[in-house]
Amino acid sequence: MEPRRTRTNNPQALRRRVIDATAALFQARGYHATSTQDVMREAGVTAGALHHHFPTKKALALAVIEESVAGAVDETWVAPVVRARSTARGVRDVLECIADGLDERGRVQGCPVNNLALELSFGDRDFQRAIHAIFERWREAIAKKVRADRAAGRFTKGRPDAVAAFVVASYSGAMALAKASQSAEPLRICARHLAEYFAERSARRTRTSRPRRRRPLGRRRRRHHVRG
Amino acid sequence: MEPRRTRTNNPQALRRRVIDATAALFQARGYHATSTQDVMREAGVTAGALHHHFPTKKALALAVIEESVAGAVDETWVAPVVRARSTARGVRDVLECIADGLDERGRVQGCPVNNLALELSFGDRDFQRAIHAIFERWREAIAKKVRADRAAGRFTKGRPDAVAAFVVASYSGAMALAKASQSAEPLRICARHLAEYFAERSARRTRTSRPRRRRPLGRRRRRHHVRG
DNA sequence: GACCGAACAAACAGGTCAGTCTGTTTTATT
DNA sequence: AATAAAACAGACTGACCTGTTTGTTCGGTC
Repeated sequence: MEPRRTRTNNPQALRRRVIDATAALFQARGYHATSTQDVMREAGVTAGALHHHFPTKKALALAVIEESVAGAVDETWVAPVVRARSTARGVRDVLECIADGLDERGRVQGCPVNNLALELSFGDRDFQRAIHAIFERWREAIAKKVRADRAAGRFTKGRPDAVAAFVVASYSGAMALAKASQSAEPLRICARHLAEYFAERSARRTRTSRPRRRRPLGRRRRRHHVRG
Repeated sequence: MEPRRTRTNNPQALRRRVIDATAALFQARGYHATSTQDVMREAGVTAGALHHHFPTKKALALAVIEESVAGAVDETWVAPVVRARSTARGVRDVLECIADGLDERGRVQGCPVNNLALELSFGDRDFQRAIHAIFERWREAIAKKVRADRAAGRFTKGRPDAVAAFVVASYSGAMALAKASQSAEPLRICARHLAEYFAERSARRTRTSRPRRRRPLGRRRRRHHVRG
């Protein structure tokens, strides 16, 4: 067969394809269990092309962290919470949305940040820094939202910074349990408990303070749905 | 050099040595980043001996999970909580104890269960089951403690089962943040927030209800408090 | 339209991996 | 003491893994 005669260079597109493929593989198998050959196969790229864009596997991973994982967190977590009416509501909706997604797909791959965090943070400084930066931005975004709540008289207790960390931690851990049990249940439990946690902390001293009706919480189906 | 002429077989000891060495390596580098040769070197064992006791790396890992990791969880987490006066106090003490340990050592390797959970749960059913079992026992032990609290009139709200899951999740996630930031701070935050979480939930409507004096709870100035 | 660096192709290389194989030593049994 | 099985020793194997090398094609510039 003749070598394809119409080859059009498209560096950015190829680079993107590699990053996306790698992100998917990391998500499914992790860093160490993913070989560069897997990446090449999945992305449909040759070794030359791959190493032209990413000199080493580590460089590729760092690019994935900064250009894919970070974005994923922003899109699925940070942005929805920021847009929400309150931190409490935002967090609850995000968690339930994610839990619904897991139920739909019937499997739990876990949170990409956490997956890589636990696999790579201890061994390598560069990875640690890159991942830490994502957590920090995540945490700070939520803290900011908490401060906004507070400014609106909605939330009183605790340092926003610490509240945010607790929220992120609870979610991360719930996702770990979810992955281990291959079930969305831990996430739903976490959503409920965080909701009550926020309720306890906000139901006081706010003037509107309508007695927050507790939702039936019937786990299954019947969830309104957001976002397309 | 002559081949050591006094060799005494001690299967259990050797097996134990291998498991311990492997557990340490997994804890530091994870499953995939640890080679069987690393294990052999660390444990001072030959390939023949290693494969006599553990036919495959996977079998070794399963043994580590069931015979080392599970025990570690029991010792450092479950047992202290069970022994404690209450779930709240037990959880708080364990978290602070762990945080202190991290500060002393100046580095954070993370929780062995979580490390392996996130690395292995998705890819392999056997690993998933083994790790899930540990989480379940962990969760159940705490749930039992919560029920004991309740029987003693100390705790009212929420399903013990779910409360336990939330506690485990929050801790796990806090440890993930701690690992990513290489700092014990997230754990301390988690300890504090879980303590307040328990306080909120126990200060209410218990019939023996001696008005549970709230303990100082350390560091931060105490905000006004909950009705009660 | 000649030229040159960037973008790609693909064979290759040294090293490591998990696991095997053959053989020796120890230990329990009798 | 004879024997068999268990417990070990250590060389070896083929697959795989990351990264290199050498060469070819594209695309903008003069």
